[in-house]
Amino acid sequence: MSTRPRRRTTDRDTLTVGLSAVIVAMNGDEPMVLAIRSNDGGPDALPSGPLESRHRTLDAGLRSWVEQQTRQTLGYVEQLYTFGDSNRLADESAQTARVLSIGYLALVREARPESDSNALWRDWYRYFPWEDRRAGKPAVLTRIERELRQWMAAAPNREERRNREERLRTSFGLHDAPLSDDRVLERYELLYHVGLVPEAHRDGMRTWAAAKNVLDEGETMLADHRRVLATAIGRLRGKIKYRPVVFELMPPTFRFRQLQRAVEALAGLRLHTSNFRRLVESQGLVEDTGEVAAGTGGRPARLLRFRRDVLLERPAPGVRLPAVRR
Amino acid sequence: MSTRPRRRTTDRDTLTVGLSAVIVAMNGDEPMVLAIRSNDGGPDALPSGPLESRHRTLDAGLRSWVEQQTRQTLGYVEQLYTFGDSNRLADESAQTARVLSIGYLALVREARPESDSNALWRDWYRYFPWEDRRAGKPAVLTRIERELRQWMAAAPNREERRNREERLRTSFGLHDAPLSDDRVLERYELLYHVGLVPEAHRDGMRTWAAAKNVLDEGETMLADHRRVLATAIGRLRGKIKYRPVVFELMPPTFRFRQLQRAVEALAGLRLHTSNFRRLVESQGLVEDTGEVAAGTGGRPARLLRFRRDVLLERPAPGVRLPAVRR
DNA sequence: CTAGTAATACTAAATTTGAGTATAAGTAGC
DNA sequence: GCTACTTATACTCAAATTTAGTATTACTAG
Repeated sequence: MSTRPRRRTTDRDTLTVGLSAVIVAMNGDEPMVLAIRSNDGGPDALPSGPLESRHRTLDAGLRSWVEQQTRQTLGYVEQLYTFGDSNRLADESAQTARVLSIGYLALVREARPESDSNALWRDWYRYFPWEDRRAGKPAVLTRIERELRQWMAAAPNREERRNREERLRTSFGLHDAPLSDDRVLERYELLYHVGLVPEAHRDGMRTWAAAKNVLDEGETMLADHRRVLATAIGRLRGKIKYRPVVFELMPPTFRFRQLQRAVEALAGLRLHTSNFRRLVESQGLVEDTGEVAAGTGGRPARLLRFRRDVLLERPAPGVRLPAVRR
Repeated sequence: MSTRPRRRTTDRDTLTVGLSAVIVAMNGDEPMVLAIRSNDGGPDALPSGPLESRHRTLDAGLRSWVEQQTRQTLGYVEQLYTFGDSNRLADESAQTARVLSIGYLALVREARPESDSNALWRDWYRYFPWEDRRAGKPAVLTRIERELRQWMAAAPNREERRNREERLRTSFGLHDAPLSDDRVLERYELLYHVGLVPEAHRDGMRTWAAAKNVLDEGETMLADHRRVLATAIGRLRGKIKYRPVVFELMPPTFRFRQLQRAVEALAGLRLHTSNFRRLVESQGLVEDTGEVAAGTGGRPARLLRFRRDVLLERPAPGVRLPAVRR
């Protein structure tokens, strides 16, 4: 699909495998991701490092790099995807060409105070402002839609125009198609393809949009890290719909509203309070601790706790085929 | 989690990446997978080969190996998972230790006649007989449940017993928990862990079940190929519920019943005919070709065709959060 | 005391799902 | 040509779930 001229790997290349982690935590109502600040004012990076022979498993390698770079210990970890034909640039100076990059998603309960390292917690919408629709349609999304509509109109022929239109419909929900919250990667890849994000130009892509017309919102990241982050956000958004993963991000006890706000923050949209409440209650996901939280600026709320056993017991509510029962 | 003693990789090792493909097609009402027959009477393998520097992308590498080994050209291809801490044995004779294995799922429309190669189409339930519940509960599943219940009872303490019980509930749906059709990998991994499949003993695991007590149904495969196949079946079963992937397996035109049978075959269970019909029709997945199929042993059926555009237009019907609409 | 916010309870309509019956239109055997 | 069987398809109806609200309670801030 890519129009970028690619470098041929030669037989002298040594195969290197990079491991990178998207580490997510909640900070109040904001979803945070752990980033590594560049020393020389360059873009942020994800915690990452090469797989080495001392690493017994991929998992272990990832955890080791993350702990070294961020002093953060990981709990829940999930593999996302292995990028092999990615937009990574081979490092000219090194004798190895990086070929594979395995992305991971990790969820941690608390945004630990930042250490003296270069690691710091960042609101993930800093990198993807168009993904936050909680306060209505963000301005940058309007700009994106205008640009993409022009890109569509600029199609050289009927067939290509139709293709572009379909792509707009599915990724950004144009032409009154529904917008799916978990198609984060699709949206990012379209922006890359069209040339609206700086990475496309950095990677030497020939794109429809000129470099000077890239979006001025949405911070870029090193290498393909923003792509990995997009994969992670999409995966997490998809997953909260059928597995109780949010609880990996919540403190031991929490208020109902807090849980709702967390889900809203991750999904990037507002939920209907009573319906969300019913959903959670009917699934038996939480139980009452008996305690009450006061001082939250309103009627005191019961403190809830996640029912641990449900993690295992629940299959996959929500998705269905009309099976026959006997 | 694994109790198997693992070999330490040393610095002399060269990192090798294996690509393996689960290639699925329908043959009548049976889901088939393309396997490579061993020359010396050993277990079947999946088409696979190492990633080489001549391969521009992972995808290209996979396609190249598959075409070489099976003369099958691939259409729809999807990455499954990268196994790095798997149960693979390093090849003693070679100087490289295989470390990574990337599994893929491919769907093809027709089960091509087998060439003169060693590739042949096999009913996937040959390797997973306990996954086919279309004709009711298979006998082997009863055997499995009996064994697993004993394994649970043999837990050394209360805590471990509880753990084992939870694992049984979620994977095999024991104790009137619902059985989820797409937890194929979980089930296989439990059987491996307990020692009911020969691979566990081949890999030198210390297991609860003795080698002589392995299941006599369900054919084994080379290396971790049965594990990759389990991942593929599970992924496909999960995916047909929210994306119209079945159509990648159907001929250009088909009867309704044929579509239902295909989904049933993949999901391994029977569906309620009129409800399935309503589901498909309400989603606008198919359209009438105007033609009629006769000679099917009953009332002639209309021939249907998949509505191509729906592949793109449809987001993810079925899964939901109670969002507010504006 | 008042306004504002949060928590929580409750409701009615619309939609979807589960389960089943009825009927139509062919083939195969005799 | 009749009968039994198979497949296709239409239709029904109750139960369950979802959507979109309103109403009430109980605190905080000023």
